[in-house]
Amino acid sequence: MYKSIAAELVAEALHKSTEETAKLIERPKQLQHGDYAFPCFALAKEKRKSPQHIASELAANLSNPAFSVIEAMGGYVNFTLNKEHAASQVLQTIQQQQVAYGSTTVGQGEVVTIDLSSPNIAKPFSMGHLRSTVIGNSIGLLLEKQGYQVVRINHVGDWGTQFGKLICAYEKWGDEAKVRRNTIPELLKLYIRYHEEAVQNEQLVQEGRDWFRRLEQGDAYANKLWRWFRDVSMEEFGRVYELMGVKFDSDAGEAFYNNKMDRVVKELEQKGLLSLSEGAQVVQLDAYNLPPSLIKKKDGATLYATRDLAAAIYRKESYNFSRSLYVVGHEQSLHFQQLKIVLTKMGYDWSDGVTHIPFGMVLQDGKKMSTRKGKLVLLDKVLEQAIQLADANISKKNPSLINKAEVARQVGVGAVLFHDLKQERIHDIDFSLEDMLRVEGETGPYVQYTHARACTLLAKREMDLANSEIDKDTAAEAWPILSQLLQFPEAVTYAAVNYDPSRIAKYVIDLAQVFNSYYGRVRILNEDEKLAARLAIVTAVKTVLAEGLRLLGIGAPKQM
RNA sequence: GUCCCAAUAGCUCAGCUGGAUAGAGCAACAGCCUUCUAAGCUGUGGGUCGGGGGUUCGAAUCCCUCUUGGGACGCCA
Repeated sequence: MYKSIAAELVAEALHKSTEETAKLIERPKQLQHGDYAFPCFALAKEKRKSPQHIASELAANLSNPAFSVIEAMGGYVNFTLNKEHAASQVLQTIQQQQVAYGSTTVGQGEVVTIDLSSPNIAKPFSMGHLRSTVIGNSIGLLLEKQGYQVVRINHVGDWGTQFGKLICAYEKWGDEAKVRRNTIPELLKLYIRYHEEAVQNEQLVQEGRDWFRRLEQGDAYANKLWRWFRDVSMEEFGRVYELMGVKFDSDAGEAFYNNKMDRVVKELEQKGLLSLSEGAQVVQLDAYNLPPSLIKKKDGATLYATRDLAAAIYRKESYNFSRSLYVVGHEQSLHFQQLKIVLTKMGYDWSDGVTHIPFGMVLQDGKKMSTRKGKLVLLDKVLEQAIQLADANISKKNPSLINKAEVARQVGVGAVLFHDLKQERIHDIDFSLEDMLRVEGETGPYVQYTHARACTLLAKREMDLANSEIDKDTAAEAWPILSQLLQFPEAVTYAAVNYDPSRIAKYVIDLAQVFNSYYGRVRILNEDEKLAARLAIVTAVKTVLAEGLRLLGIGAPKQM
């Protein structure tokens, strides 16, 4: 908000638009350079004066009660906020708005669907699906904070030739009792064995395909097995989602679209988009310099492109979204590029809103994890360990804590989720259990701990802060905190617009750091005339930390 | 082979879309708990921003090129 005041001042003086100047205004790295800066270098040519000259001229003509100092320094005009004024402003705003601080209404009346998580039935919940789940969930929370209505869709992988393979393997080597007892690991074993043997045995591949065709044609026995595998898997996934606190509005998976694909194929045909290539039905995309999109295999079975087209159309018809997001690994970039173009070729102008939000893969020893080779790390085991570790820490540090189990869950899960969310979405992550379980430094538990500290202070000294005023000295001493609080709305907007939860993760780390530094330096509960001002700051920090964590899908316990 | 993505401290990563002296965390070392939770704080050391060109008043950031790593490229999703 103060940035725009500075932008307006400069714009007026230069007879330029506020948008133009706002783009140039930056936040100086050095504290001595103030809170905002306007660089004058670009104006030098146009004005035929040195940047230094322009800056000092400009600085001399600018003034506003919001800023205590506006001065020229080496080609910049530096703005220093009136700390007392800004501090009381931001504290008041947070006190009034509470968790709504940073909210906007830009998305009012618009629906956004988010395709997230989408694990595969009969396979364990992998680390890759963790990324999709937590990133997608956080993006949903961020968009809700911007006023959008968000529909979270778990596009469960419950269909495809893999089930033909699985049924084939179960028929050959499966043991019903064993599978009943320990479903997912047993099914995984069968799946792995199938792939091991298929390398030697061409016939097995054909049998797998045949089973899938029978499944797709409605064969009763195949469907019974499929339903069984699906139900048990969903139950198991449900436990993981509950641990993580993720909820969906729809779990219409791939099978859901089985009866919705004919229509799409016919439509493609009618619009003259289909052509025959090597026995398969495809949409040629040569004009876009892309490989063709495969709609039907030569044996007539459908493919994921067919299903995703049907799903996209169904979602538009059901939810009338303005945007439809897919939080899926970057290895599927080509597929989503093709999907969007085929929708456009079909004449759907809403395809503009169809957006792939890619993320990096979870690698092991620098390589892709493979289900088929059984090389993968299971999420529930990781969460379990994280929770145990949190529990052990509580027993050591705060043994009298009342709701220990719930706090251990929040902290353990918080560590795992935060580790994933804090780094750039697109970067690959080399799997490291050690890093995920870390609780010191730039971690979820560190932020949670800071929040708990603030809560404890407030519990120890209750006070009515409604009319508390902040004095100049307190504002100056706590300035790094106040300045950071001031930036929360910007961080939220940036994160929402760029689908980038890591921005919020970095923000809460920074806020926690400046607060902890203050905590180590200043005795907050000292009974003096400035106590109310300090408590007002602590309250604001508590509110914003909790809200930041919430936007990441992470809990903020009051004690830990 | 073609296309996409990445490369910053010993390790893991930031760097606010081109600005002032490139910053954190971990690890190492030195300190701080008889008063608000040490899952914390303070300090020290650590850099050819992968290499080379270019654009610009100004480049870790934009463009070209090379190197290295990862991914995708028709019947898996």
